[in-house]
Amino acid sequence: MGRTAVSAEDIKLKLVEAEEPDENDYRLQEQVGFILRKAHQRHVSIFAAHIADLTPPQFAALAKLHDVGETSQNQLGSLIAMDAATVKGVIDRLKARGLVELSKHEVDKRRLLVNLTAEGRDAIERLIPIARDITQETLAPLSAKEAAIFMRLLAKLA
Amino acid sequence: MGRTAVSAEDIKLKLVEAEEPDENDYRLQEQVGFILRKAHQRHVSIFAAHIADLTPPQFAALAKLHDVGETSQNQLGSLIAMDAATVKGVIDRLKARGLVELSKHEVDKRRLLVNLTAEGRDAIERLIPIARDITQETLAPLSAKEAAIFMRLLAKLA
DNA sequence: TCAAATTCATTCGTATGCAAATGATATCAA
DNA sequence: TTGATATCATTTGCATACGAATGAATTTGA
Repeated sequence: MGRTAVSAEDIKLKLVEAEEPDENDYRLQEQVGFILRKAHQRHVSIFAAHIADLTPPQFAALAKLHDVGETSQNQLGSLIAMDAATVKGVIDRLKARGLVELSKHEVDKRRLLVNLTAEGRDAIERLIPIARDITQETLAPLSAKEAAIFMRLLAKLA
Repeated sequence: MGRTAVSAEDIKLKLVEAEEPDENDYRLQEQVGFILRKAHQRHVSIFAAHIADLTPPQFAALAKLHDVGETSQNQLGSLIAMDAATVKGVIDRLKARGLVELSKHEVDKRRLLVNLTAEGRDAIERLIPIARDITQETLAPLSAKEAAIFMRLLAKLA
């Protein structure tokens, strides 16, 4: 045989060593779920640095109430992607701080109506400009063009 | 004056009505943080549909231990982006289920070493192929080309 | 019409996720 | 060497997040 015979096995080993996609090789750090979780963590951290006295879900509730006006608790939850149990906790805490007020629906007695208080309205109007900064800072690692593409694809994914 | 005089004010109003970017208009649904949260929620839901008996953080801990072998609890946490308090809870639950085992570091008595048990190793090796499916399904709304672009930009953001 | 199905809200249990405080151990620097 | 720092782990408290169970009220459909 010729010198340094190379078998198919050898070639396969070579490829593996060269970091070919390998069935036995699972890279956690490259999985979309893992990176999505980290990106979300980073955003929450940026949010907290700008708005210390409100969480992103609390802000979302106030912003949506400001947008649509009085709604039921469950309806609000579906608007901001929170299940009933979660939205209840968020609204309870906003109520305890006087930012929203609750009332019973006159016709449908199952429903609990939520509305901004004057204080809640002042707060959200004051915070919205800061929220714009938070969005900017979150997207800062991307160019304007990249950010536009990213937002389009992220929306398709969500 | 000519008929139908148009003032600058009128034009500004027109633009606002035509949905120009308006300073007084904040669209929660278009903010990166809000969509990031929803995309993450969707991924967790897909994960749960495929792997019912493990959460994504628990899976991440097992996958990373499988990758790097025995490490300290804090080190593991930094590898999978979890703070000390969070990783402790995750490891406690994995230990309670017999998937990891803990031991003291012989030299540095502060450290708590974590390692897979045989059962934990079996579990993670069995689950990794399923995790690939989860990644696929999460990215399914995107074409292959879009997914590649998205992953690149998401990584820059995280 | 009225029983079945649905909707709204609440509660419970479990699991992240993080800030802050604490204690034990290790390292650094004067 | 030792006093100041830093690191590792734990604990507490608070805030999402969601499945499942429950009860009240409403809507639907046979």
